[in-house]
Amino acid sequence: MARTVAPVYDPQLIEPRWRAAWKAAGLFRVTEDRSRPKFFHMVMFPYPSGPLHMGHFRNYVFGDTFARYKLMRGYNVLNPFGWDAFGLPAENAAIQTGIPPRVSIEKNIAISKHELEIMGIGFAWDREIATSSPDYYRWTQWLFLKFYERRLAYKRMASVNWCPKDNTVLANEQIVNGVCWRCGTRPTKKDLEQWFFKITAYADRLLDDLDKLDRWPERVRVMQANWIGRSHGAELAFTVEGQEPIRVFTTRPDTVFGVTFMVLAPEHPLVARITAPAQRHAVEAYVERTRSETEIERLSTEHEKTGVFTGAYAINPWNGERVPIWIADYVLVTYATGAIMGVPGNDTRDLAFARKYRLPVKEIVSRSPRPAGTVEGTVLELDQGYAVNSGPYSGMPSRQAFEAIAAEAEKRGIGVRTVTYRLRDWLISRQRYWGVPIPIIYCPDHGIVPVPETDLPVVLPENVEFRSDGRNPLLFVEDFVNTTCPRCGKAARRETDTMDTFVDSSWYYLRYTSAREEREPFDPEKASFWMPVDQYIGGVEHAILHLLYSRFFTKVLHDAGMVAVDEPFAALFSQGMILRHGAVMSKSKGNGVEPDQIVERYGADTGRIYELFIGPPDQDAEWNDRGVEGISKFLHRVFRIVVGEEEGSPHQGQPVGEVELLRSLHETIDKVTRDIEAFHFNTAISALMILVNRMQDYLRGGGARNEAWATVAQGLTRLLAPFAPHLAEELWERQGGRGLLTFGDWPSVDPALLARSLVTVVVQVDGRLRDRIEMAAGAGEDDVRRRALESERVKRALAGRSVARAVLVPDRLINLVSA
RNA sequence: GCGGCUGUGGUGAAAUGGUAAACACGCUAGGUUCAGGGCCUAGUGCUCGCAAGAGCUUGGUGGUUCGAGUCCACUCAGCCGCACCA
Repeated sequence: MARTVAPVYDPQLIEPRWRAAWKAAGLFRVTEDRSRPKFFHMVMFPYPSGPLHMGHFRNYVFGDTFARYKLMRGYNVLNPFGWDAFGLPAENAAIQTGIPPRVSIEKNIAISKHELEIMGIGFAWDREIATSSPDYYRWTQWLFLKFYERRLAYKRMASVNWCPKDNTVLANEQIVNGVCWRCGTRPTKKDLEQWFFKITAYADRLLDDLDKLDRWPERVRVMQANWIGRSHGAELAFTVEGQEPIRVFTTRPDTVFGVTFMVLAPEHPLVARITAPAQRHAVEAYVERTRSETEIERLSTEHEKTGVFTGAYAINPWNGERVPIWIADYVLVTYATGAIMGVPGNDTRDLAFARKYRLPVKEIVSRSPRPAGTVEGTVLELDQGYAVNSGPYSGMPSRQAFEAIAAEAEKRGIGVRTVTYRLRDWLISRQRYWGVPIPIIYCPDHGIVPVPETDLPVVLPENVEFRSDGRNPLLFVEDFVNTTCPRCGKAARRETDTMDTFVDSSWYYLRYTSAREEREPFDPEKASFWMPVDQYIGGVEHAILHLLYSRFFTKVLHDAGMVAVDEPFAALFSQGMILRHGAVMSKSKGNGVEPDQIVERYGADTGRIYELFIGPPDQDAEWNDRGVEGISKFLHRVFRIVVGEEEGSPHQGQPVGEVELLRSLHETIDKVTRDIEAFHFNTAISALMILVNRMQDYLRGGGARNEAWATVAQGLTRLLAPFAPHLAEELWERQGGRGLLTFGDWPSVDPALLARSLVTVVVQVDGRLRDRIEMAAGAGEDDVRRRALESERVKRALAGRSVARAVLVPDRLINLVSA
């Protein structure tokens, strides 16, 4: 390409040229090169929804900057990308427009890819994946079969949230404010046979291993821990006349003497059997009513507790008391045993229920070993109180009573210590078309039969008719549904549900390690070479779902001997969102800024640096068009100063000589390096601005463009490379640099050049700043103190008092404490 | 209710327990073969003062310390997550 000599910084001219150069050089193309340390770097892959906006780009800019930096540090960087290409939006678009999902997805991918390219975001494109490609989803199906073999995939009847308008199940997270997130319809409950992954079998490990993830944001770990929700307690049995006992779960067995009623979930199997004839009508009506409510509604705090007495009584084996059995919708059949013991004396929910239905309240926990005589409604935690009115356990600290009662229950065979989780099994069936077909066949003789591995992939038929009623088009594809049993060859029916798209994204990082592998989902050797992901970057909206599912997958595959690691992501960074006009940037709100606009007007480098400088990377930031202008000016200034337009014009600041200039460079190298490692991109940019200001001061003070200058200019250029890669390459070439800077070395700090001979020491009197003095570096306390006391300002502040003692921070500060 | 995060100039923000407000935006004044824009210079937390200077200042109240935006306790406000999970 012809060399262009631009008198001014012209991004339009220089940027395409360098992108072509990187492409030719194979930026981020890697192999399992053992001569360099590996670094597996990933940004979360997106759903290809069409044009991206600068809000999306923050993620990619951080990632690209970090990956380029690691490359310059000499790492063998695996930096792949792909597309989470299955999902409902493409299917809905197909229903409305008739454009097949594959067509719209491919178009969107092309658009997004172009935008990434013009922003200079580099990836290992030779490893690009799309979850909707048969090359990929056949292995998603294969993994499903592995889970099935290991009894981690199973089918059962489940009461699910069903959107009657869209004709599909909704995951709990897809119900927003009690209605379907898509169409606003109130979902109903429906009993359906659904496929689940048994994530609960891994609950303990998923929770305990969070401790290993010391390079994850605290908030994400906390959210996952809450989601798993492990509770230690006991299951206790209460006898019912003429029936099997009711088993309840409680985290507070020490409060068992305070039971004044029992509550069963309305769906509890015992309800029908124990209900007294007189209450049957009321109970049945109540059960019917709760069935029409969603779990979300039932669990809402504002929802007033309601319930109905069954007419039956249970006996509390601990004190022989006879207590009424109620049913109430605040007890969930899906959690623990679906039944509770009502202890209004130390539980706010039970207290509210007891007050509403005038049930007795007993004090059984007190702040002191003696009863206070009142129950005020504050719950005392296990290590805050003492058991009272509790028979032989009275007076014990609650924790001790917990242990004693649990032990006694086990001895008497009326209870057992146990652990319960809030986490439930992962419902992966979706009554949707645009997803991975679940590789299962239903045979009239053999029931559920997995598709043999050799028959994979079960290809998703693409010539289908989309129905306006939203029913899964697969149901009507005869060729697909009608098949034969792999065991007996008889006519059989294929599963038409597809998998939740979170299954697709639960293993894509492994696929990246050998993206073109044809015999297995990934090459175990390559996977063990690259795993774990050393740095993962993505939005906090995936704090639970995707990140928890991926951890689960990794553990399962670890147990199956397929991967060495049991945690996929060693370090996680969750970036803040970009807002504009006070709202998250989005196409629907019309407040998006598109990369094309930025690239055309200012160049990609300006857009990149602006997104880095806008604020702390982990916090949300407001987009400001003026701020973009500011960055553009900065880059123009960098260009002029390095390329040689800028000359000195006099100013009043401190003169900057060669020594100061070189020191500034090394201070900047030090600062920028530490800032990138810590993901403090905003301060890294400000450090670069400071260096450029110093360079300007040097020239204005008459400094020559000599060898020292060239060293600093080249140093600046290298430091700029991860942030503004196009400009850096251009400057590098104009300075006579060899090869591509992107593949060059990151500069290192020379501690000798950081040293100062003269330092400014701050003088405080009684902790208040009074003066600053110039001292030789390394001056001792006596010298500094003597010089400080010579200061008129210091004398005035002391006002004749003597100095009782002095605190010296070498080369920085002395504090004179007056008598 | 539980948990997490955040409170600093007009704005975005910076600050290993050691000069609060770096860097930038904005603004003011001036310069520029100066329409505008750009570029350059000086200034810009608040109060008093012509100035020199003095005092005040990191949501609030206390505490630890020679010294606190930073650590501790309590408290207020905002944001986020979970939320009748027994």
